[in-house]
Amino acid sequence: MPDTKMQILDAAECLFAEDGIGAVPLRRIIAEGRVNSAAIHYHFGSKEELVKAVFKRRFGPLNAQRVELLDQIVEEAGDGQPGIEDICYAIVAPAMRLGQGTDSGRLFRSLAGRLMTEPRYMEVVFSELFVEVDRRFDALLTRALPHLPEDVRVWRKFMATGSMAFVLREQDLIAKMSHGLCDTSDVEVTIRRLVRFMAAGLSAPVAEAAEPVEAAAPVGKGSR
Amino acid sequence: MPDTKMQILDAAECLFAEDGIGAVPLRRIIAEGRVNSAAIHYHFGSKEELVKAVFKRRFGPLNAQRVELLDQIVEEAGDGQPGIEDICYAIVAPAMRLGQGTDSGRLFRSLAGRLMTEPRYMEVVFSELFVEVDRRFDALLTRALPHLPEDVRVWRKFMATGSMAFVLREQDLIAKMSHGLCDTSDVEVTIRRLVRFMAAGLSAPVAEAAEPVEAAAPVGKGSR
DNA sequence: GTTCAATTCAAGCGTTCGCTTGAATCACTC
DNA sequence: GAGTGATTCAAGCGAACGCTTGAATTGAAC
Repeated sequence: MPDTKMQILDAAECLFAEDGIGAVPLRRIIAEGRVNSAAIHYHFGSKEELVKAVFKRRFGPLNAQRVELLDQIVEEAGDGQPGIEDICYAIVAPAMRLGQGTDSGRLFRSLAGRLMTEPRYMEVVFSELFVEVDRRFDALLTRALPHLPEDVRVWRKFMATGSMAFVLREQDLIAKMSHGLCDTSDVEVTIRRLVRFMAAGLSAPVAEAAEPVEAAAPVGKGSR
Repeated sequence: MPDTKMQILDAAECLFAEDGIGAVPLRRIIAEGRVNSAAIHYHFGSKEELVKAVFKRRFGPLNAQRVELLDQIVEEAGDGQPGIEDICYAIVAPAMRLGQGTDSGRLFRSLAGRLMTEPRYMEVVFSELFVEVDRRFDALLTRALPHLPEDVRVWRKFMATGSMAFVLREQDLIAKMSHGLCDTSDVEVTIRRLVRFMAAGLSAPVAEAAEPVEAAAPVGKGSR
């Protein structure tokens, strides 16, 4: 029965999302998944490989869906430019909708956000799972924002990624710290909010060294 | 000699920033700081309390500086509104400039970003160290963006926080994954980039349920 | 019904974890 | 310089860690 592997992956995914990868010992996965310690090492080899497997199982289909959406956007735009919000939407929506409504989905969204802020694992799976999405995302952004210097565009991509990762991961914290004001249960509204924010940040006017940027040193004492 | 405490804090800060809090055993702090295991428990009581002490040592002065800058902005604006970029600047700049140029500073910026994505510790120190900054930040935003519904404003605050946390923490990842294109060593430029992004996201036009938002469902297949 | 590879099991290996202990050492007062 | 509280020391406790082992169990092929 090959569902021992799935039991392990499900249990690991759930626990990793809740408490963080480093904070979950194999013994908890063993208890949660009702499997034997040896089964984990038999199927995955080590905890490290298990972690990668957890990410790959979800990010494979997720990123395939993103690529599909991005291609669809290009097609629908015809000769015109896809809008920045549409581009962001293709990146954000599949992730936010993962396992929508289910508990495991909510947990994995949190895990997804976690990956983006775990350089150790991000670098490992990036080339395998994210390179294609990033390539298309970057190409569409370049066409949509041709006036942006390359480094500014890449910087902003990272910043947008950061805000998305935060929203994906910290839904519980957001609900709690806003005292319920921010309703994290309405996925579609959250997507719209996030897309709006990211698109505005990405397409902000460029103000480089030439003109005296208002934010350069607006107040006195400053740094050093 | 009270610098045993400082040796412990320095070592812990450095290691936490590099590898994450959960991944650093006390024994590494002991080795790095050349202190005895008992000294840590004598001065701090437990690893948990040590972690809080590490954060408090830096976020106390940092957030005091932010409050000072925010007050200064209000004063300089006189009867007018402080600009959103100025407000963001007061939040971003002190954090980005922490220990500018020094290695320990670079490490702590990474640790600072880490705190914002560690709900477990964030909740513990928030009420003590962040409440005042958040109160003023929120008040200024409310005045600067009076058309924003409260929940939208709070949502965007979280998103802006996420992008800031990402940039603070993942400087190494950003430099590496952009193949050197993003120069993370120029702090002032990074501040300007981040402020521009956050301010644009915060002040994006509101498009609520009334009008058919372009990003609502721009492409076919969609969610479930 | 026997065979055999794939899988699961109970048990425990060696290591490292956070933390404690009781004796030494330090800084200081009188 | 004896006395005293604060601090540091070497040593090690019990528990939990990731992982391994060799025997038992399963399931498909013949």
